[in-house]
Amino acid sequence: MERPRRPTITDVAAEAGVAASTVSRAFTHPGRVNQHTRAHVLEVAARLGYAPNPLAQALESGRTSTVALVVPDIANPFFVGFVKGAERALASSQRTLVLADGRESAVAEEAVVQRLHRSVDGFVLVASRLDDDALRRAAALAPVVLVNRVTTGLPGVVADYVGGAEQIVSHLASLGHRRAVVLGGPTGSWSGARRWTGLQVAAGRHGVEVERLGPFSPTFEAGAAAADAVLGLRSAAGRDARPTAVVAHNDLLAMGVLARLAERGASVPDELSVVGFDDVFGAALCSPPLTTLAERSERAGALAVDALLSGGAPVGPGQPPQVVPTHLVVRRSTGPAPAPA
Amino acid sequence: MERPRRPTITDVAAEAGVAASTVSRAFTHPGRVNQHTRAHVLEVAARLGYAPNPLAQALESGRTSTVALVVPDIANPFFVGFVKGAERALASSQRTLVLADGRESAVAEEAVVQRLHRSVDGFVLVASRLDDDALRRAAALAPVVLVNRVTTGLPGVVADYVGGAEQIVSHLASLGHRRAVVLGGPTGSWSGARRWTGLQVAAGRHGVEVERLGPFSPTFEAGAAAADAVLGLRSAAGRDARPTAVVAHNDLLAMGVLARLAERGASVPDELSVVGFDDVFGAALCSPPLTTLAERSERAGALAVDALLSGGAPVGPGQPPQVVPTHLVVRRSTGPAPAPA
DNA sequence: TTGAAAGCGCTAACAA
DNA sequence: TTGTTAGCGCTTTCAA
Repeated sequence: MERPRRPTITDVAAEAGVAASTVSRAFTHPGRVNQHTRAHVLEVAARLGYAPNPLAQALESGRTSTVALVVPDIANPFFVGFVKGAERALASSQRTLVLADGRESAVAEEAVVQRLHRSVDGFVLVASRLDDDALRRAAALAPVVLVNRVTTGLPGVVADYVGGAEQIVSHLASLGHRRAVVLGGPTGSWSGARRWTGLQVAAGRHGVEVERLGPFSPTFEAGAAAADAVLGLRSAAGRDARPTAVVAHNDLLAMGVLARLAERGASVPDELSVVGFDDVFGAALCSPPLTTLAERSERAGALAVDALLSGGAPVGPGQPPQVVPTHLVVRRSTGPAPAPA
Repeated sequence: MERPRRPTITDVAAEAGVAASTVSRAFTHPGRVNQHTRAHVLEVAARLGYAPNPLAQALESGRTSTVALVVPDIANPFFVGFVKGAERALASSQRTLVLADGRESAVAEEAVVQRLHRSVDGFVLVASRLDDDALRRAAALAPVVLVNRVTTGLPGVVADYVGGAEQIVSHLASLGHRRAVVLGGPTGSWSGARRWTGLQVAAGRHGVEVERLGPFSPTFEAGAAAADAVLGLRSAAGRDARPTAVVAHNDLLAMGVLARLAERGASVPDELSVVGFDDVFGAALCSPPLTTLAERSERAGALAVDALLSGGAPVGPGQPPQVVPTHLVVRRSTGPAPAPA
């Protein structure tokens, strides 16, 4: 509990009989110091328990060796992969992760950027809720790398939702599905828009009809309403016009749908196939286990950090985002389309 | 991208025609400045887009308005509650959360503390892997608050595992279970030890026999081996000596057990009841949904941060940790004990 | 109530 | 190769 004053560079200098600048150099520019002096300085420093004060270093250099990661909701399991990947990438270069929660809100997210921009070397904004103008304002304050969001002029890392949508639709088509319902995510969700257009394109290519319901909140709870909407649609449609597959905006919603369908006695996948996005923890454990599009979120987090730190690389207006592949994990929530009988 | 030099306190002072110290006071000691001067200074500051540099403030004061939270594994869903709660508590007082991953390793965790202690106002160590000596070394570097770990002399916040174990055993006993297997967590896990002793005490009180297997890694994957061990025990035991309930060290392990039991055709809860600890995301979604002891982890995270910040409150050697209540969430993985026939 | 000056701990010219 | 000097941006004595 008793915390004595930490030794400073001056203490070490005095004790070692050299100038403070020499001590500084011994630590940060080993080449520019005599081998002997350096060894002696380090020995004295070790004996005194000295270590450079990162705050003072940061004040001088302007660099903090710290990166802020902002996610819409820390508690959402979908985002933990990004956090993990970013932390790994940072820790491996002795840097520090500041984690902030954007509260699913543009206002909160912008406040976070305002508050932190002097204390960090840059931001990784995951699934940012900010509009293009706000993103530009943020980027004027500190370097920004986007994840699963694109705006011209800012570097980014995105999952390949287009390729992923193709995998989903092709999987469903090969099982004989001809009509699918897409449960849309929140309006304004960039990834939601990408997923939807990807699905439309793929559906066109495979001769599958898709209809979109929603928007739905991307939560387990919203699944009940979504499932009811799907069942309503089915009973309103003629026998042979019934959708046989559901593609949900994300896994949480899909799992909520599964739960509700079970409650209402609709069997999955016999009557209805269900697909999600994200492959979150839990997707393999629900009943039936969920077929879903997996995204390499740890890798995306690490790539974003790398992009931020290698900031030298000029990111012109034309720089395309890095694309991280996705892959479909087929589990038991999808099966052959039921005969129209 | 172009980032012009940010205005400093000197710029504002010059522009406002006052001394730098007056600007400083206008921001940090509103009382000690003439109303008029203050208004004028703030107006100029706003016009110039000035905001105090937190790094410089920190260098001066030694306080960083930053707290580090160290968890054994960021990707483990069990820990996200603590992170969320801590972030909330910090953001509400304009402070910053640094998140670090202890890699389930004492060495890595101590390295993290070494690396960060100059840059933060203190540490919240969740389920720390450090031994008592290492904890004391850490506390000598910076204020430390423990979560779900206790050592004399350090403040802490712990879940009420003793009361929780009582709830679990009483629930099982009331369902007629007389023999239970406890699947132990990693050796050296403080919470594991608490859970086990709590279960033993409660078992004694309720006339339930408990046997411990393990240690098992607290992961889904380890569930297979654990389930096999339980089944082996059952077939070795005489008809009336068979355990009818399993209490797993945590939910991940319990879910792994459920998956393996299903694979091997053992029905839950008809043949065997299964209970977990933590109520992680996914526990409600697995099949059957898991009965588990829920812990208010967000609250624990917030309390730990509060304890750290209210550091004034002297924490003598005798200070007991704050206890956060737990509650049993009964789902469908537990049911009446099968008749011994 | 305000200003001048010193200093937080460190780094980076500039000389020597 | 090393020491001296002057800051980084801010806060805080100490006087006025």
